[in-house]
This record gives sequence, C-alpha cells and structure tokens, in this order.
Amino acid sequence: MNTLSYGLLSLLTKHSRTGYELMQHIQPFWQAKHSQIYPLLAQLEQNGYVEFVHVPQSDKPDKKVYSITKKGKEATSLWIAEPTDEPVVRDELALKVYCISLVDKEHAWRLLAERKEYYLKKKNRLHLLFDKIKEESGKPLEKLEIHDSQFGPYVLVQKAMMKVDADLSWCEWMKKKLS
Amino acid sequence: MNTLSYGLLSLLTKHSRTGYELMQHIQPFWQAKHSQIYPLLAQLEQNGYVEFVHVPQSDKPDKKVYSITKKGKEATSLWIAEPTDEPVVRDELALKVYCISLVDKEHAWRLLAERKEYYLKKKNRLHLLFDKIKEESGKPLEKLEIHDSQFGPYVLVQKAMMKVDADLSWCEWMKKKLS
DNA sequence: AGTTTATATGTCAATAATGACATATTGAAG
DNA sequence: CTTCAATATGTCATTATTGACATATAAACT
Repeated sequence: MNTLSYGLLSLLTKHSRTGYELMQHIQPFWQAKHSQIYPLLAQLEQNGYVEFVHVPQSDKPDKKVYSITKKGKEATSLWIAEPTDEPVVRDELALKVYCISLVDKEHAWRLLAERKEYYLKKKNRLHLLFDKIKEESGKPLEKLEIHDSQFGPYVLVQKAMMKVDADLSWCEWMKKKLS
Repeated sequence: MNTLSYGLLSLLTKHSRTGYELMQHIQPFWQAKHSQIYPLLAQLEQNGYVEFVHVPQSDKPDKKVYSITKKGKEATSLWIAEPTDEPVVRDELALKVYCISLVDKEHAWRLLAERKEYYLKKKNRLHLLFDKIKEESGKPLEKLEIHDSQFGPYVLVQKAMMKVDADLSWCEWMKKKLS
C-alpha cells in the first residue's frame, strides 16, 4: 500500500467522507487528483480497509460515503510507527529564480507578484480551515491535547500558517531587493 | 520538455557541471534521482540544448562535463516567461500527524524528534551552501542585484533558511504541546 | 579481509501521478 | 441563452519518478 492510500485512511479516522471530499481535504498535505484517488479507494475497499454506502441525491450527483473499518484503523496505527519518508518539494519557481539574472527586473517582478498572490490565497484558505477546526472542536484550540481528535488537524494548520508567513516575508524581502 | 529538464538548464546557466553534480545541486529545489537525470541530459544533448566533454580521471571514474549551448540559454529565457506551475509538496509526516490522536505521546515524540533532526541537518546544509555562495560572489551578498550571477542562488538560500526556521519553530511549539 | 561510502554513468521494470475523456445536474455569471 | 464552475464518480493512455541492477575505483571504516 502506498503513502497516499495511508493518507486517505488517516483522513477517514476523523469521519466518513466521499472520494470527492477526500480529494479536496488531502490537498494541503498531499496534492493528488481525483483520477488517482478513486482507484485507490476501490482498492482499499476490496482489501477491507474501508467500506462505503451509496447515497442518492436529488439536487446533486449520487455519492459514495466511505468509512474506515477496524482493519483499516489497525493498519493506520501500524503505519505511524513505520519509518517516515522525507518530504518531497518540487517548485518550478525556485528553478526559475535560480537563473533569474537572465531576465530583466520587470519579468522578475511579475514572477514574484504571481507567487505572492498564490501565497495570499493559500493563507486565506488556511484561515478558513482554522475556523472550521475551531467550530468542530469542543474546547479552545490552545487547550487541545494529543488524544483530542482535532489536535492533529489543528497543529498541521499551525505549521502551514507558519510556513506561508515565512514565504510571504520572503516575498516582501524580495520586493525590496528588486526595487 | 519537462520542468526538470529546464531545471537542469537553469543550473547550467551558472557554470558547467557533470550529471552527478547536477543531481546533487538540484536537490534543494527539485528532488530527483540520477536515474531520471542521466536520460534527460542525453535527450537535452541530442536536441542541442547542452553539449559535453569527456574528462578522464585517474583517481575517480571518468566523467562528462555538460555545458549549456546558445540554443539552451534561449530556451531557458523563454521558459521563465511561461506560466509557472504551483509548488508540489508531499509530506508523509503531515498525513501521520493528522491522525496522531490514534497513538500515545511517546510515539508522537519520536516522530517529532526524527523530523526535527531532519530539519537541523537541512539547516546545516543550507549554511554550507550560503558560505559557498558568499565565496563565489565578488561582493557582499546584501549588495547583490538581479543581474549578478549569484543573486538567484542567494535569494533561494534565504527562502529555504526562512522556511526551515519556521519548521524548527513549529517543532519547538509542538514539543511544548506534547509535554 | 570485507563492508560501506563517495564518485561517476548508465539501463530498465515497476509504480506514481497527470491530463484527457466521459457523464449528469444545479446554480451563477455573462 | 450560453458558458462556466462546482458537485460527483470513473477510466485510460501518457508521462514522471523510483528502485533495483550493473560496473569501476579509492578511501575510510570494521
């Protein structure tokens, strides 16, 4: 079983979701398209790690709501104890910035402005996520402890917000360098 | 041509390198194995974007030193103006932390300690890179401007250092949360 | 004396991931 | 009135990436 499959199980330990929702909610940690997720869910179901119920909808297309099984939960716990892969980062902008001396200031500015826009959107999404976690949590977020269900999502949003703030600081620093 | 191929060209705009060196130096921005890079270099060479000279060595294996051609440099400039892909991040640790409430404090601690170790090593590598850039640069790094060859590498190391510091801050914050 | 690590290049099968195609409904925007 | 975006699930050909295999030398470690 690959890492993304375990990731799907990880999300399902919180609550049941559709493949579509899983695809959306896993994006902050692992970018994947629906075309990769649907086959993996079918595979997880065949191996008894998850199960689903058909839910017909009148206004929207019918959906399949997936839940983790006991076997799935056990596999997830075992996975956490296994060695963890190092993070993979692939950023085309970095490759471009490496040879940025090839182009003029205006090109560089546009490149930077586009990326800043991306980081701002990301920060906004994280704030929305933060609010959602706050709502779903029974207590104030600062009081969450490891055995609280929302602890993981909470600390991950914190991590992402710290990183995006670092990225935005770099953008500001660069703006000065380019002016 | 794919993004990694342009990345290789980007590195070669600074100075000639072997495939082995390219593989090492591209890691901070784009993780790739030699088994992916060597075939791409052969392809770049066939299409006239790069050229190489055989360099026999007595103490170490012979090597091929690649240089970018005029055609390669032009292609690289055009690539910078094209739309930039969004960064891809895939971190197994994040997927594990999401469901960290499944395991006990000791497991979580070990997970965090391993990651902190990784970040510290990364920070160390970045400092070495920083020193190397300082040596290769003719002027003080703060004075570097966009048309200086070392400007790109310099601002990228800054970005990476800011991010790794954010990651380490998160590790410290987590330590308190878990104690 | 044997193993691992670094240097150095390469191939190839298997796996991971993307992009395009396919289908159906609703609501919003132009 | 038409096109676009969101919801919802799926397949499949192509591309990207990995891991294993292959080879060779020197230095360091056990």
